[in-house]
Amino acid sequence: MNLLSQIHDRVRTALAGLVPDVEPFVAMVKPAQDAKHGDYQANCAMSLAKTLGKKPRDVAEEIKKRLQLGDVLQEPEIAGPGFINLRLRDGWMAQQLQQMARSDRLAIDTQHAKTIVIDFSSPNVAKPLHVGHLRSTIIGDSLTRLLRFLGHKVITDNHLGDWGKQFGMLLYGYRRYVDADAFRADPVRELARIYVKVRKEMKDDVVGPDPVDDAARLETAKLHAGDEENLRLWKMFMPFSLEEIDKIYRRLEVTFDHMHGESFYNDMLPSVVADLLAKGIAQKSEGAVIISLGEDQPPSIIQKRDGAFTYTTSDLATIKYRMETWQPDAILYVVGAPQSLHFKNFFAAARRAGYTQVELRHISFGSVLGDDRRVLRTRDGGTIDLEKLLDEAIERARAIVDENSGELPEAERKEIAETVGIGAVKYADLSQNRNSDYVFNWKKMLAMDGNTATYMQYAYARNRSIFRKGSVDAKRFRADPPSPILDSPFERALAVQVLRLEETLVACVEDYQPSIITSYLWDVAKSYSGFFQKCPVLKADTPALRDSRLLLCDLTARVIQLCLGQLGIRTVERM
RNA sequence: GUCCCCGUAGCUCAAUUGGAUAGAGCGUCGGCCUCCGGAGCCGAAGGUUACAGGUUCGACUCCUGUCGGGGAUACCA
Repeated sequence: MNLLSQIHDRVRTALAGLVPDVEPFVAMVKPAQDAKHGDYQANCAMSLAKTLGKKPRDVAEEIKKRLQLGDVLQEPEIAGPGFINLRLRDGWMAQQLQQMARSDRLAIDTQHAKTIVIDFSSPNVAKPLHVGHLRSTIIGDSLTRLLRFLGHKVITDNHLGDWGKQFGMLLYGYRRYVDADAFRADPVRELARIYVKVRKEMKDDVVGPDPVDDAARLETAKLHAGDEENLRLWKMFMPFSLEEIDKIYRRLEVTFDHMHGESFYNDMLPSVVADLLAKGIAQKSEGAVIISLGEDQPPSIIQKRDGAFTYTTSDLATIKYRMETWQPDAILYVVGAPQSLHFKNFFAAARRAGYTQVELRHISFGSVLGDDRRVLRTRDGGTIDLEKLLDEAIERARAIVDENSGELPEAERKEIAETVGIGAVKYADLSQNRNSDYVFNWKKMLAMDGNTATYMQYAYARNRSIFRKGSVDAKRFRADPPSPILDSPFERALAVQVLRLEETLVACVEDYQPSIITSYLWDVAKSYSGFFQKCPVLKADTPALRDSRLLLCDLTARVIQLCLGQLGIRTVERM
């Protein structure tokens, strides 16, 4: 049940005929910022007054008169310059809560189903994963879970960087610098060392010839052309790198339907270029093949003068494959903000190449910065090891579990520590507006108080403990929910939050913004905490009140669990 | 050079896309364990939203300019 859209419907009807296009004004109805302004507020009277040439308060009165309240809304109040404050009827809320309780998906509707490809994580093979890779992985995973829950057909594809120039660098470096013992002991670390070493040899920001750069490019071109020795090394490196990456995915509980890396598309590249040349979409220029994007725009290069293909070529081959294989309505690329120009150009090139029906969208996110506020880079060597981060998170959680819940069995404590530790890391990232850069620090990443996964998990566990303590089977509140009593402001405030679940999830997919869910969770938790403090549940005055409050508890727990689930974070019954 | 992003409490970040008195967490200070789990709760202090103009009923949000930071930019992804 989408509360906001229900109210929008009513306002839409009320506004009909006042202006030709009412939608922008309907959209001005939103949740009230402050509870004393009601549950929702309509802010449209002021701007509507402008277009109608009337006084804002008169317009507000007019809207109020036209508004069909039904059994949903109480009599609106007009305040200030012309705000219309809307308040829900308690009886109606109670009915909606019962409906949520009865539904195994909390009465969340499915949306018109679309087929959506999500391209995320996409690490470069042969470089160690670090915190920067976290963002794409967990944002992409979270969006996948949510879109699927809302009824879409989602295909996840990890577009591994397994074929680019970094591999040429590696081939060049491996021949010169490999430490055979180190490679045997820990191939991935050794490859990472080699990568960083070669990267440092290459000149930075210098115009002119660079022998190392040229050599690496040559190795890449040889690989792409099918050179046997390079291919042999490539095949040798790959499993080590994949295993390393996979280890992290298993710990994060992230899975992919496909892992079609760049190498997967290698054979398609020449024909993609030939095809675009034949259609006149691409041209030869200065020995390279380019797609021109306009006068003052640098073109997209799809084949370099040394014959090697670029990531744009690979991206174009990828979109061709995806369109032919899955016919998606949309393709989402969860990739960092520094690549926004690339995607802008690539999308333009793709449209010129004829992919006009599919929605292409760059789900951009900010960079992870170091203490010096500069972007963390593999090439600088100074990166945070992702595995260490996860280990540390779990260790810290373990220490707190042991301290507070030493009586729980070892196996359970271990599982709690993992759930809490991993949850903390994921939540720390997802709770941030994805567009912002953020400064990495251990403390924040591992935080377990404040607006964190741990706090939510704790609220959930405490909630479940009420049912255990009272020997109450929550199933009863799902099969045959009692009518909730919302007399106390704390009960009512909690109820409003619970009812806002669907509109929150919808807002989240509209912006592909997981932090909308985390800030909602925080609101739910705050309301719950007020309720928990002031409204005794098991010791409620009457049996009816006790049942009502148990229902509110159960719904709250389910909302928390469901929301965390959309973020890829699990709950535990005890912690 | 051109383009993009950013500048909000001591620190790290929000602000439902133009709405009512700019909010949280951490940190600091002060309260709360005969009471359903203290990994908790309540309160206090802390702001000229970088700066200067403009747009309008209303601006952290939109426009112009300045300063500061970051990023991208014909051959790495």
